[in-house]
Amino acid sequence: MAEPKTKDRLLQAGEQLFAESGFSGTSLRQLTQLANVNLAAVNYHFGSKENLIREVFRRRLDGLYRQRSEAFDRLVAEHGSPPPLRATLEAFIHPALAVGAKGDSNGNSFVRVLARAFVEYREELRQFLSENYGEVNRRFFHAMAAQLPKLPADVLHSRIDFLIGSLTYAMADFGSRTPLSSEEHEKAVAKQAKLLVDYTLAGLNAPP
Amino acid sequence: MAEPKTKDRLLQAGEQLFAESGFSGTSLRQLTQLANVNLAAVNYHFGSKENLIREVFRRRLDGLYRQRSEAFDRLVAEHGSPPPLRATLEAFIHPALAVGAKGDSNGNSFVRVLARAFVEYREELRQFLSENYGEVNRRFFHAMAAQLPKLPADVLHSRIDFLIGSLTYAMADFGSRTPLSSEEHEKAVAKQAKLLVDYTLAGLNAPP
DNA sequence: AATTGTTTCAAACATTCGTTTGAGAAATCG
DNA sequence: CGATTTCTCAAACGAATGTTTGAAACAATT
Repeated sequence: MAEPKTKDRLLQAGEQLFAESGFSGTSLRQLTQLANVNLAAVNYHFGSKENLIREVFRRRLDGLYRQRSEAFDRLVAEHGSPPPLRATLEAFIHPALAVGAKGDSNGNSFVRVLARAFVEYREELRQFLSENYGEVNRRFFHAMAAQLPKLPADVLHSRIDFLIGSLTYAMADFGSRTPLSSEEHEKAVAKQAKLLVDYTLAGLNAPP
Repeated sequence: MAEPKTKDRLLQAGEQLFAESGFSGTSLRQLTQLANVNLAAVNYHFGSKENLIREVFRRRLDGLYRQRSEAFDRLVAEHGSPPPLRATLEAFIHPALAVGAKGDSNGNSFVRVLARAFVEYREELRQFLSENYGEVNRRFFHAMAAQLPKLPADVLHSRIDFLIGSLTYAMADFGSRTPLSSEEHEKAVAKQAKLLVDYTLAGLNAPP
């Protein structure tokens, strides 16, 4: 039966409204009205509002982490393990900034949803992220640690937190811009990624 | 008649619950129960929930920006204008991480409230921040720009955004730790501030 | 002590929330 | 085609939301 259109409409409306008003700030009545769908459709297709939120995440994060993982594999194949630090940062940062660029229109509001989620810090969400994408993150972390052998582990940890923070903020800022054409967007992503990579590379290499 | 106790109880309970569950995720019944105060007290003392939220911000941000401003003035008096970049970063970062340290107990949950507010990105809040504290921010920006004459303005702008992001993230993370004694807290703040200053200083000085 | 003004309190207000229901329409399949 | 599953819809559910009310308790002033 393929994917019924209603389910995707709900996910897309969810992305948009969660980005604008937050999770508890968005009502299912707003959401279903924007999606042009009956109110009961949320509970029919997803079981609950909570599950809808989770699916909004899964849909995008699966793609993001697949891209990160594939980019990392390519680096190892090309440069050996661990790959150079700059390339590793690029493989981590670029897919994140590009996540909203795809085909669909308002995909880039997802980055603001993600930024929200980081701050909301719900334990259940942390667990979901750790279970599903923790392994990929761990590979990046070890590759960076191996290229920074003189850096104490706790300092590296803090600096990666700083990276996450600036990346999240850059994503949110990026997602709130007026949408561009596909080519323009790709260029803007590449430019922003380079800015953040330069900055982060210097920060990671700073004397401790 | 001085400050009635009820008003402060509400502000404190607001900080704590807004940090944990967000603004729309916190109900006035939870809040007044935690404050040991009648439900109607919120509307009596603040007029509305929205006004209570605004007051929670004002109470802390006034202090934060006063500290930033005074620290900056001290730098100019000591080093002349513009002050050295490292000292300028310290004057910007340290008060933010320390904002919760003062006398009262759960003050450090405000840093999480602030992190939330940055993400929520409500236009009304942006305007409030810009009107009340924009001038201080501008002084810091110009001091940094003067110390980085070779850096293009748009690159500097991006890098300051990265700083805001990592600072926000560090604040949120910091605020979620279990509270420490006053001395321990001060030490932890100083340590975290040094980590972020080192990192940011290197990032700002990176080749563009 | 009497009279103000200020603050608290329990109760109720009208809305809105997420979710459930049961009947009906649409689509799928033998 | 008929039979069966899948989906939509309007309506209603109980619970929770922010806010208002009017009387009681308290404080301050004359």
